[in-house]
Amino acid sequence: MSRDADRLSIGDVARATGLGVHALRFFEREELFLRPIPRTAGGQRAYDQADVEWLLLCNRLRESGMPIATLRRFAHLVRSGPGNEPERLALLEEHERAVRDRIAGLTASLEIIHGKVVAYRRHVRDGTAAGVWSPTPSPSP
Amino acid sequence: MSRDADRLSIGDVARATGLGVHALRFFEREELFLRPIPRTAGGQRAYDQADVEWLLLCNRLRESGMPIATLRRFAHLVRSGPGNEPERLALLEEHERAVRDRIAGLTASLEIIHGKVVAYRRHVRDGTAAGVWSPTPSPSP
DNA sequence: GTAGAATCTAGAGTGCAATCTAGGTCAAAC
DNA sequence: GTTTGACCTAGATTGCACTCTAGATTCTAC
Repeated sequence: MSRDADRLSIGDVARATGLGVHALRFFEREELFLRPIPRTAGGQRAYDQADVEWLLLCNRLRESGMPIATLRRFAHLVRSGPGNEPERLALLEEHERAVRDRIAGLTASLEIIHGKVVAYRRHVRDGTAAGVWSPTPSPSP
Repeated sequence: MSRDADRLSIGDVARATGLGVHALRFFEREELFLRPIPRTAGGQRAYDQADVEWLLLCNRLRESGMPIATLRRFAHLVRSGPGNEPERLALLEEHERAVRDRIAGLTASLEIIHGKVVAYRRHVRDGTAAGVWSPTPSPSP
């Protein structure tokens, strides 16, 4: 038997996805893969390219704030085959909404922070104190 | 001595800021306030409006991802009075950069997620399967 | 065939940011 | 004056998502 060239070790997948080997084992325990990861005769995990692609999407979902529990629900839906596409769609739409809300919240905070930055720049440049916090009695950071 | 009408209890501040009373005590232990919060004769915390305003800014900074440790550094700078405005500015500029990066990352993820949503909508509407994950052999979520 | 790197399992530990518990003390309304 | 609700401290616990440990096994290169 020849070593299957499409067979990826856990280290290969770690390099390809940026996840650590510990995280990959953790993902498997948490049932986040789309299939049971097969093993070599010696018991080592044998991934393939589709696993990597799924993990890259998982990275996007995780980075954008999807909790592990939701990711697991999505993985389970995909695992259980065709027929539940409306549920998958609902889950993704919900997440898209969450991400848009998060961006809106960050944008609102950003405006406030940028206002402070502008006030401090002015203060540092020419000594006015509007909008920056002085010690007592009434701080205004 | 008459009860100072400007004196706010921990419960008042909790209501005004959305933070819990536990969180407010935690913030104090972590030295996130701009001053030592004074106490009544009986030992209860007596906040004022400036504390509330500071906490509202803290909320913005925390919501936008600033870690407690950084918030503490900022609070310490403000507490130590005038003279370190360039440092405060640098800290805020750094955070502004971090927030912009976070928004950019989320926006990139959002595009991918939205692409999946569009693919699933099409699939659910008229049965094509491009871009959605089928069970085997090569999933494409 | 053997040295060294990579992998295995089960379970413990980490870091952050709260949040809660227990056992009291204080204060406002009746 | 007493009940009731808010508040106090110190420390334990929670939840999430990893991350690491220990000790054994497997794989690769020489």
